[in-house]
Amino acid sequence: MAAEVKERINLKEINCEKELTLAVIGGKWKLIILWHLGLEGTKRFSELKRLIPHITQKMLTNQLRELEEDKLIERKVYAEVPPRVEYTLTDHGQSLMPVLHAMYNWGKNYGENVIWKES
Amino acid sequence: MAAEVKERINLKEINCEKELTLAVIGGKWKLIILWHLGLEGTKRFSELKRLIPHITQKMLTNQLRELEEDKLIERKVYAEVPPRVEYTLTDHGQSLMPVLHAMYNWGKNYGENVIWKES
DNA sequence: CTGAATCCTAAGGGATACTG
DNA sequence: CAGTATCCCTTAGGATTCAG
Repeated sequence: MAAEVKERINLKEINCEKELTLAVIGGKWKLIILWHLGLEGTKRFSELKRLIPHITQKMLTNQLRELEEDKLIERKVYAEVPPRVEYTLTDHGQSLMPVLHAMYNWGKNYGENVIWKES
Repeated sequence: MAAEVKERINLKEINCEKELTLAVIGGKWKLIILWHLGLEGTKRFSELKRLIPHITQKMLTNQLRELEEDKLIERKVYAEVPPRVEYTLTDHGQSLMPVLHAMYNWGKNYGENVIWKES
């Protein structure tokens, strides 16, 4: 997606830096993936699959690929049988964690005070 | 969307607070709208339209409605002719600004160091 | 000026089956 | 184990027209 992101910027579909951020974390499952890798460290494919029960293999692969293209995670393949593949946050991915925490905290407060509040 | 957000939580489509945050700011034009209202204060419909050249009237209306349902902005209609409608951030909307700034700063750095960097 | 109502398309995402 | 490959469907979002 990184290449696509660049293209989307050129196409003026992404106009400011906030939207750039949104573009790389905006996928349906990216936040949870980044969250697990950020808080618990390196994970392999099957571990992520287990940690995120509702995700399909296709989408897990898809989201991991995009995160990799965007340089937020690194993919490491071990030449073993059966195959082992591990995913780790890059430094860029790590630098996203404070943003995710900010989103977490805001969402928590918003949920308590708006969503679950009787009007 | 607020009602819908609640529904989506019940449907387990939103599982954590980060995703809740993403859900309310995730629309195509919401970040820019919130940004303008946050930095420049109250705006009327036509002003926002002018500030966001590429948005269509339909989408501007649509995104404003959703932000309003989610209690991030307030809509004030003046009984005049021609009509005047003003939009302002609520306290909840204001409380999002630090998050948006975090996204802005991360995106700026990411853009400089990843997107526009020759590999 | 601030909308609402239609129509339409592209893309994101789900289900399922197959593979080295 | 860690993926592809297909098929399908919903929905976000764009273009356009009409209206109070």
